[in-house]
Amino acid sequence: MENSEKSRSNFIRDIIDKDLLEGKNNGKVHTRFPPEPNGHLHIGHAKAILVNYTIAKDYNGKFNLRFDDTNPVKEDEEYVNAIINDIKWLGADWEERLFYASDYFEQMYEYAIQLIKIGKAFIDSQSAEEIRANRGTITSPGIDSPFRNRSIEENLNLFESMKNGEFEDGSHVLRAKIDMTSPNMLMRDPLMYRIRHTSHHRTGDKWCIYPIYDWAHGLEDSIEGITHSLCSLEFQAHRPLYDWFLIQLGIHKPQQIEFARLNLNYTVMSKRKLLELVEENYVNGWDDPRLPTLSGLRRRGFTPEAIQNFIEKVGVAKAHSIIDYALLEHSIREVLNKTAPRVMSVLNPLKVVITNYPDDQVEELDAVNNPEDPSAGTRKVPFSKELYIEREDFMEDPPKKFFRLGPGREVRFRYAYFITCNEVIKDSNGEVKELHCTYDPASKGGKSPDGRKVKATLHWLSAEHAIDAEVRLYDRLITVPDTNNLEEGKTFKDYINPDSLTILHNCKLEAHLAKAEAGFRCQFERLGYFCVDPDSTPQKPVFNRTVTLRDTWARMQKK
RNA sequence: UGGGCCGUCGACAAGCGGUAAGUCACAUGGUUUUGGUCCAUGCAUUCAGGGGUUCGAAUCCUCUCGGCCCAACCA
Repeated sequence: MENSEKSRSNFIRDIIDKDLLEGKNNGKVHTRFPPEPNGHLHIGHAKAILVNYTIAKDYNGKFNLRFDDTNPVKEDEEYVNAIINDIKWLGADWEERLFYASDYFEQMYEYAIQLIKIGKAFIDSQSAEEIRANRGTITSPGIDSPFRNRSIEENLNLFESMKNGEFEDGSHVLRAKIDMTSPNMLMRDPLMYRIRHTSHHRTGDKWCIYPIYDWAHGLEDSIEGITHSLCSLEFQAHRPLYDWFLIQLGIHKPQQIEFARLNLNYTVMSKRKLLELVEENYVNGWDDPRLPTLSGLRRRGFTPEAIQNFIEKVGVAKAHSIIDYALLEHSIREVLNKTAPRVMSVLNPLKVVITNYPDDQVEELDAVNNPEDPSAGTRKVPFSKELYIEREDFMEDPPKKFFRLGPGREVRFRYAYFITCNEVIKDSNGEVKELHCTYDPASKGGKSPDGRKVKATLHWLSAEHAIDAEVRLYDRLITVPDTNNLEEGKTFKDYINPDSLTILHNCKLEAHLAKAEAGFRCQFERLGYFCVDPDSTPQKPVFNRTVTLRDTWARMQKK
């Protein structure tokens, strides 16, 4: 990340620049990412993480990771570990500052007592239904709770009893005393604590009252000395309340700034939809390479750098937006083009016999490992009489723009020879079974000593030297750009792409790839970028296609 | 509908009163032993729309239109 181009200006940086100029926060910048451990992280979270992290880093500030674990009924340790793992991989560094909201439960409780003592909070004993009914609506004011004027003494006693487990779930709540007629619904005596006789993944059964987001979040930020609390747009309406609590308490008040969350087209990003895909087995787990989860993208072959660059390109603003998936693809191609070693691999093999090549001869030919990186060197690739080429690289009756192999045509076999197709052998079904070709010995290495040109260069593999592999091809998960905007009566599940996963079983690879370990990334020349899946073994290699190469031929065919 | 926020190229997004950056996508041409990469060129006379202020407006004022968020004891 150190070498990434300097960050773009955005409205948050403008605010911070101004704050620094005015000497606010003693010139410090301190941000945080506060996930609730109730699900897995996806590319949208990567934006929140990276916006907070890179701003802290660029201003020589600090970045905290804090689990907002205030609701034990939804949270689990399993998620904590997965989230930590994903953020580490992404490259955001919280150093030693890993916190939990539950670490502050005692302090939050004390603050609540303080608020009761200044008459700004009370115990409400209405039912949830009554509270809802009395909150009013968006256009009509709410009405005060009948319990709103309990004495401070009574509130204090009740609150302590709540804490001590003397009441059942739902029988009482602690509420802030603000204004039931506020046009901002969140200011109509918001709830601060509810009773939940549920054990918490960290505090066990120590507590049976748990703080609610609006009460807890500002306190968490304040306690940690956060200066800029960067969050998504839907919290805009919460900001007055965030401020109100901290002002009443007279404690450090971070500045909450909201920005638009990331949306990607042709996929789903909501917790609910992702969960449905996983639980109903539309995909194979949270790390399915088709999912936009961080674990899925990782398994798909994305690098942290690619995601960082992607987020940087996306920018930070307040307008709702849906980013084109092509930008994500561009981001990973950009990284892999520079770094991925090239290799020849045949996904859909077609046998080629070089009829004028000596029967038992094998030549070791030099192949460049990465044309973008001379230091990657070269390797030897065996060439022999029987080869495989890609089925798609031959057409018996080629259209005008098809440059590849056809009857009577000459092409270059990369790093090898000029090859001419003389005969097409078919099976009883009329299916092309193999090609009989001749080679030009003078063109060794793929050079053209007489200046003769060919229009195509194909990849190939020596039949006896190649190894078998399984290759998994991925396509977009959803066939429509935006699942939040569907035809009447349809759900996103009606638009799941049935061809989002294609498993190829008879693929051929260069032999040295048997040793590649899970996570190894390379380019299959002319096909795309691929990586070794965790399912892979030396006996049965499994590769995932991360992304295809840009393919102008495929685009022409579509027209 | 009360309140809050937002509307600049197909998708993002700079711009902060001095005459529309950049990226992706797309198109065309060049280079090329990957139909990849790379290079070059093109792609908003106009900023949701109207009115106003100004020598000058995407930027300021105003009205209209459109979108999103808020009525969980979720975060």
